[in-house]
Amino acid sequence: MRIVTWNINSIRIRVDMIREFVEKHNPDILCLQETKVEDDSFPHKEMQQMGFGYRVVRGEKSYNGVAILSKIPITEADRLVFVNEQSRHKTVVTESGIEIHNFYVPAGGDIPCPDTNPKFKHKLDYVDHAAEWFRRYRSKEDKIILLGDLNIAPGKKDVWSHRQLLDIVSHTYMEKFHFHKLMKSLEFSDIVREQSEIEDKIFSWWSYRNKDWKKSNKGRRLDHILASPGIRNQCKKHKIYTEFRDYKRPSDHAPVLLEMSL
DNA sequence: ATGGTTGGGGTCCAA
Repeated sequence: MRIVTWNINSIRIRVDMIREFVEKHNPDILCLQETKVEDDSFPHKEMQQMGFGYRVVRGEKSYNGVAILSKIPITEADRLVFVNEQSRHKTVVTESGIEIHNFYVPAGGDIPCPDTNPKFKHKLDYVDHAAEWFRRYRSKEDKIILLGDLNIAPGKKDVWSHRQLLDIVSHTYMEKFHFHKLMKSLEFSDIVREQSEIEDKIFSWWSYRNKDWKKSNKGRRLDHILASPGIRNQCKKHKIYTEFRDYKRPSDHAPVLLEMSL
């Protein structure tokens, strides 16, 4: 089974790019963030034509929006959603009993201070709330994949410059603290990092604001795929499709794939 | 230290 997370930054203008990705790399389940579309305008027909017969979506005008698109049967949707404000969380359970949580964590604004910046406080609270929810209501034996745009680069090698980003939202101490609390809630494994060399810099996002993203390579790893202990041994390999950051009118995020055995 | 770009909706906000 091939499962992909991708912050698409508006689904409507990137249908062709999604189609090319699906034809080339054949994901069974595609989890999207920042669809930026209300539910009645979601491109259901196009996604159906790509083979996604199961679609669980929640969007709003202009901002946010998440979707889980699947070629394989979904037996339940959103029973396990812990909070669904602002279209940031969708869950499904597949016919093989895998529980998928697709998250779009708040970006948090520019100022890394919860007292003066409500967006940053919202981000910290959101991750904290998620960690508490998993700790209380789910167990390590459950087969859980937690993925999405978590908007936090947790490790020194998840940013282009650890020192220069210590006070930049996405890499601050407080965000990393909450990220680790989420990791510890069910002893999640960070699959992409575990399957990589510890000294390798790994990015999934590059700002639009760099003239030549590839040359400057000032990236961050904001998109994650975490696996609970109950499913960890079914995780086979991962891939980050950086070439899609080079697509004509790309998203600023690249798709991240996890291949699993059933 | 600053500003750089993109998308959506509407001439600004969020990322």
